[in-house]
Amino acid sequence: MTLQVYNTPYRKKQPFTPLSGNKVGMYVCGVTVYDMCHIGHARSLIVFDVISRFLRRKGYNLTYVRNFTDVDDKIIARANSLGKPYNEIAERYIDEFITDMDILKVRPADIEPKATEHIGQIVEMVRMLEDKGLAYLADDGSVYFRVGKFKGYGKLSGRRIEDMIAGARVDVEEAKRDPLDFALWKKSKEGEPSWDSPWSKGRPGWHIECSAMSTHYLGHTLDIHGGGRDLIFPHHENETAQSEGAFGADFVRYWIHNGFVTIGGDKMSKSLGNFLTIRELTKDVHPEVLRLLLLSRHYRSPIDFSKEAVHSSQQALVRFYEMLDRVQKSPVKDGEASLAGFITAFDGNLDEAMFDDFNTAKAIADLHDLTTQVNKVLDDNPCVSHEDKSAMDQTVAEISEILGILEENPAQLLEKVKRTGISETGLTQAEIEELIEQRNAARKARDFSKADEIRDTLKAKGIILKDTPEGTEWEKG
RNA sequence: GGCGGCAUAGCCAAGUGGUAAGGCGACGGUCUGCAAAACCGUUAUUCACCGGUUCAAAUCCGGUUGCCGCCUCCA
Repeated sequence: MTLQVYNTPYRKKQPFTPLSGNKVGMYVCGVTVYDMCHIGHARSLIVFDVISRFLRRKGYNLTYVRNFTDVDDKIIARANSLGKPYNEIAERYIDEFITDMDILKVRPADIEPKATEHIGQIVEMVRMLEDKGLAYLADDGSVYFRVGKFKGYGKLSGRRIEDMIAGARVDVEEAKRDPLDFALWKKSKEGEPSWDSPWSKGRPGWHIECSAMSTHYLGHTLDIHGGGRDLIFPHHENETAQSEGAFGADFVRYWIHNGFVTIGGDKMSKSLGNFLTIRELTKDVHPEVLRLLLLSRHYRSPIDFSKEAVHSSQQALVRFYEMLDRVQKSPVKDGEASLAGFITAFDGNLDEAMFDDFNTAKAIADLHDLTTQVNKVLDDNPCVSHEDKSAMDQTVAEISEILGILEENPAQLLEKVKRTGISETGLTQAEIEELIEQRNAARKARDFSKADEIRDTLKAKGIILKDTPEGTEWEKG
């Protein structure tokens, strides 16, 4: 099977072949650390987490680089408004980011470079651009990239320079020779963080850090460069211009861009104020529910985030874990395998889906199929063979390894998830259990109307009962 | 204004030439004291609309409408 990857500039899937052997260099634009991350960030992080996990699993020798933008206008603005040094803000939100990634089970990248630790490489790159006539020092002390001089500007985003000029929504800074030019090096104002350079005391422009750091760690040509769709223009277009302008080599072989998380159809963003932070959401939503939700749609499609969507993903996750719980609790006995065949078929489907442009949505649908098959077999005969059990263990390990879900102990997770939101019922766990005991006493006495009354009372508060041979179980619906 | 993307059942959603995956919901059934869960069955002759190409189109081409994104910071 060949891995097919949708490549943004070509607008189609292409077979994936790394530049050299099985070595893959992947750079993904990380976050600007000036505030807490929201669900939209989570999606990008999780999508590329899964991509990196899958590539490794399939034997690619991956080097994954994801940066921190730790100096920029927003960080400075934030620092000023709080009266703190900019680096204190950056450090704090890097810590918060790491905590969020732990919560979401997003693995660290191999290299997580910070812009401020690569000023040397950045200055060097700007100097190369200047030498080649692609950059100029303007009257305001800043250095700009000369867009008109770079052939091929617009090839990633599919824009033409003439169209952009006609669009006329490009801001006009006096010092620029052309409205499309963008800053490589920004002269700092009094009191702003700054570094020495041949041009002025200043700091890197927005785009140059990614060019400098990605090529520094991965070479002049990256196999994969990723990020959110919104970065295609101007950020990635500008990165391409800088990198190819400076080094004269193709910058990126495969561009991968993830779709947005929307709320009520609108993009989730800081400026619209319609965002939900990872920290806030995961207070009462299990991280695997969020991972499942975000992976249930193809990574390039938008996902509309809503309470209902979260609820539906939680139900799906519970369904999977209930199936696993059944398998774990089923007595093991010698004999023919009844599940292994379905499990093997699933393994093939999982691979096939992932090889087809990381189609996690398809993979999860296949997992639903497997769940139905397993439940069906166990309904007929609640026993499993050694072979069944080890096949299931291996497959669950594979799913966890690639998708980062189904990593928990089923019984424990079900217990935890089923009780989330209990505070909404106005009852304590002890009160609920007391009512259940009363109901069971009534049932024993065959006073079913009283038993049903208790069950209805609980149901009205959102507690659903389930009578099993091992006793009565309950969950917050 | 320019560029790009999307439109599949009540809802969510996969599917880039071969005759519509999956989930939720709803309804009927098995099971159950009754429920719940699980399982079985039903729920799109049809993929926004109009043309075209083809033996064959949700899938390709042209047009129309609607929604979203980018062009300013953005995952």
